[in-house]
Amino acid sequence: MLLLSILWYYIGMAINHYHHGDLKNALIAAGLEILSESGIEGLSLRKVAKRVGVSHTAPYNHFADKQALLAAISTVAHQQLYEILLAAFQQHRESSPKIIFEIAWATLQFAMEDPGRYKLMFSHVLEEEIYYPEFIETWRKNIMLLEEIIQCCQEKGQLLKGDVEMIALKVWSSVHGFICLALERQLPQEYLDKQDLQGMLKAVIA
Amino acid sequence: MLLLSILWYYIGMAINHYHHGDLKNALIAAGLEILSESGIEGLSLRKVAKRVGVSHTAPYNHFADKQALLAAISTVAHQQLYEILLAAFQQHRESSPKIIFEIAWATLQFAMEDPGRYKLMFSHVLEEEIYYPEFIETWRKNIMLLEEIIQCCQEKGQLLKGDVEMIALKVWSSVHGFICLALERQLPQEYLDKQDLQGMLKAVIA
DNA sequence: ACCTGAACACCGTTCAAGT
DNA sequence: ACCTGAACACCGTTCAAGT
Repeated sequence: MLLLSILWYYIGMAINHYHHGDLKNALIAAGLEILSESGIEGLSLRKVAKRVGVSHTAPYNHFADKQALLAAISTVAHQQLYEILLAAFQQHRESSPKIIFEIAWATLQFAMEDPGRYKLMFSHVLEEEIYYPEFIETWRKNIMLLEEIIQCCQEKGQLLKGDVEMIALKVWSSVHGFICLALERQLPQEYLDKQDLQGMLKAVIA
Repeated sequence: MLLLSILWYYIGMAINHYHHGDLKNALIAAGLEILSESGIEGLSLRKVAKRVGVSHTAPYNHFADKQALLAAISTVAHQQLYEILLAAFQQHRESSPKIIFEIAWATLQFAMEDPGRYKLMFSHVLEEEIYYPEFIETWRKNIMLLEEIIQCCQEKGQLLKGDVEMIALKVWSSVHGFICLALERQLPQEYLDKQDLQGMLKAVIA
């Protein structure tokens, strides 16, 4: 019966096109689109399936549940951030006197450009990230890059010496905390009157 | 007919008790309970109503929609944080050599004690906080207290002089960012091996 | 192997009706 | 004024059935 099933599968593939070429990645891409358009609240499994043009139960062939899809979307988003950070680093590592600021600024722009994406990445809708090794791996890649950047800054004398990991934690906490506040529009108006975002970010990571 | 309605109301009040004494606050309290038990995902309007023992449409007499209830719950949570911060400040303002650390530590404990509550307060499920003046007011009270604390630290020489609001922003970003990471368990394991939470917090606000 | 459709238990919200 | 119950459109998830 297994053999028969496989047979049916290939016949299906050959005759009609109801089998999607790469449904898994199509779902992830559609998820990112919806996330960008309607935010994290508007991201439902059924909408994602509908956008791809597939029944609302089809995703369960590729993802155990909604969490698993969110984890996959989040992983891709982390990869996108990695590329942006790397590009910013390569662009400024020689010229800029404040590499860390450039990195922070690039991250802030990445967040503002698509708040839903950023929130998904860090708001941990994922309750048990431990079950998503790819997510963890990509996340760690970003941490490692940050540590590399910090080490570079230390060598250039742009940052104090000291335990790289603790400094990474410190920088990351500040930048992430500030982005959260900016994203949720929780910066008091008086602050906004005084400084623009760029000025505030500078103050935060000073 | 309005008069008749009011008459009915008071007769209803007198005869039976299906009118809740203070449904509005009962809903807020129940919301905080559910939030604490099942997190922000588990907090539904229908569950809150059920816990209070009222029909699932009853909340609409006191709150325009779910957002409005969340705003009210969030406001109460901010008041709770205010009291904790104030208590910590009063306890340590004379004795401690690191007042800011004590405040940050108290906040971290407040967050860990009830992650759902903290997330609701800052994750801005509220899209348009501008429409909830009570929320804004309570939130501002906390900012003002933080600024007062910072000023006190400056006078004691525990903190550098400078624009109080910008320093408040900086401190708050660091602490909030660190709490987010801790809450979402996004601190790399290597970091946790090296330091405990208290040590990391110290490093972050150093 | 991969997809569908019916079904279930849950949501937020509206609205006419009751007291 | 305040509350209820039916109704609607939306969820996530399961499962037997199709190809």
